[in-house]
Amino acid sequence: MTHYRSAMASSTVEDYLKQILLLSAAGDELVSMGDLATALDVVPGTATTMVKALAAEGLVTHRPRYGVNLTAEGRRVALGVIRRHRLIETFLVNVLKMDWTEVHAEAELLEHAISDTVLDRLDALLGHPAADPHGDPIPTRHGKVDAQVYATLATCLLEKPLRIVRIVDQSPQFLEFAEQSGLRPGELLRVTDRNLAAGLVTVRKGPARAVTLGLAAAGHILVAPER
Amino acid sequence: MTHYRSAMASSTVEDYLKQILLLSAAGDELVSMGDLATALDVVPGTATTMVKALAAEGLVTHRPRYGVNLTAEGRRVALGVIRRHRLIETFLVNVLKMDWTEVHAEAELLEHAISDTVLDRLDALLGHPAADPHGDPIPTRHGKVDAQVYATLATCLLEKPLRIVRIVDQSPQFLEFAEQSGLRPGELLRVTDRNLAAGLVTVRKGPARAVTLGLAAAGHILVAPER
DNA sequence: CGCGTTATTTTGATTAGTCAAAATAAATCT
DNA sequence: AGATTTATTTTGACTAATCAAAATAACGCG
Repeated sequence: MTHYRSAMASSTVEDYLKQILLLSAAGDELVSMGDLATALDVVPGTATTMVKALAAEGLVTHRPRYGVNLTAEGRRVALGVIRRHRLIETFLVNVLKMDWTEVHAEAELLEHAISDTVLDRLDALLGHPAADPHGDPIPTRHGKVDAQVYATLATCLLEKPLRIVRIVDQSPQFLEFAEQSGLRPGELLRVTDRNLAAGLVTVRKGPARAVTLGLAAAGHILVAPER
Repeated sequence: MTHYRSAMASSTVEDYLKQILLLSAAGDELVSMGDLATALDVVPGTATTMVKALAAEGLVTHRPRYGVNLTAEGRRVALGVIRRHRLIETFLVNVLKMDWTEVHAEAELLEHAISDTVLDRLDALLGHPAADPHGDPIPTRHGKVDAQVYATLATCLLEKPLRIVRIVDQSPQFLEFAEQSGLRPGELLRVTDRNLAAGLVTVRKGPARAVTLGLAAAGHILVAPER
């Protein structure tokens, strides 16, 4: 009866498409069934079955035994889901004052239930934000994303002033750690030392106490040069 | 994995329980399978099957061939759903400034996806409202409802000043009509004429123009004596 | 190249929720 | 009371999404 979004995809379908987009790193590399299954917390056989169905609907292209990626239509749907997810997260943090380390799971739930009408109101209420509280870009209603390539704490220049633009890890543990260490989007800092042999990166905020983190973790924190 | 609400009921189960509560008029009369099936837009056989399953879970008591009503546990769940529904409606109207004639369907979608955490924040943001924009009471977190029995425009005294407390019809057409006629919750008026033979009721706001409506419609507008 | 490891696909079963249509019980009306 | 109407229940079948486990294909290494 109610046709909120054109050609209503089930929330399962939406999750598959979203995850394929996120795993292909907004690029066009094939996503393996194993990775997809892990991300969606199903067994690989389930992913295969579902992907074949999605391919039959023209939402993905499947190269059996190699992987899957999105068609233009699949990408359109996936971007819609991501837009909803990120606007909801922004709302939860900016309006409901929830902790930015806990909103991901909440948004995961709501992203499939919110209508375009409500979403547009929310978007307006929030002032049409370009990024969510994690610093992830919010696609527009028409599926455009600010494609910008950032350095990470693992790759950037030493001693240069940097601003954190984004944390690309959604796990509560990691976000909790980042929060505790003052590594939030918007914060100003510099990398004072990077020991690739030991896999350690040391960062400093102004003259204050240093924080040391592993190379892998450092790679999840995107930064832009400042001043 | 995520256990938002204790003993997570599927949204189908939630809908059945909610509808049983609403159809039994918050009372304890048995709800017929026919009425339940109509309300949920399924065929009667489906309702029977589902009700048997709910009975097996201890959420309802089913007297085969006669009807169904809620157990204490089923009622608890149903009141939770209704609380979520009405708080969401209130949010959509008061914060997102949506039209009160269109929020019902939206809330229907969101009520199954919102977590208790988010709901509590919403509740606080809205100032712990006692009723939604239709005037329907919002159950507390602990399942208490302001049980108050109101007169309707079909039953109240003539010429007495009245305040509209609630509209008990969710159909957009009816709400649209009520809106157009200035029959919103909170409005002050009096019934100047009631012709039971013709099935007509005439109401007047102050000395202004009269509005005439059918007896059935009048029965859907709850009022309380004023001054 | 051939053999073992690893990832993917297939197959067969399961669960929740649904419908269509036949069977049955209750209510109603002479 | 008996016959007919009406509501409810049962039966069998279907769809979406899933898992377990067997079958198959690709990869990598000596």
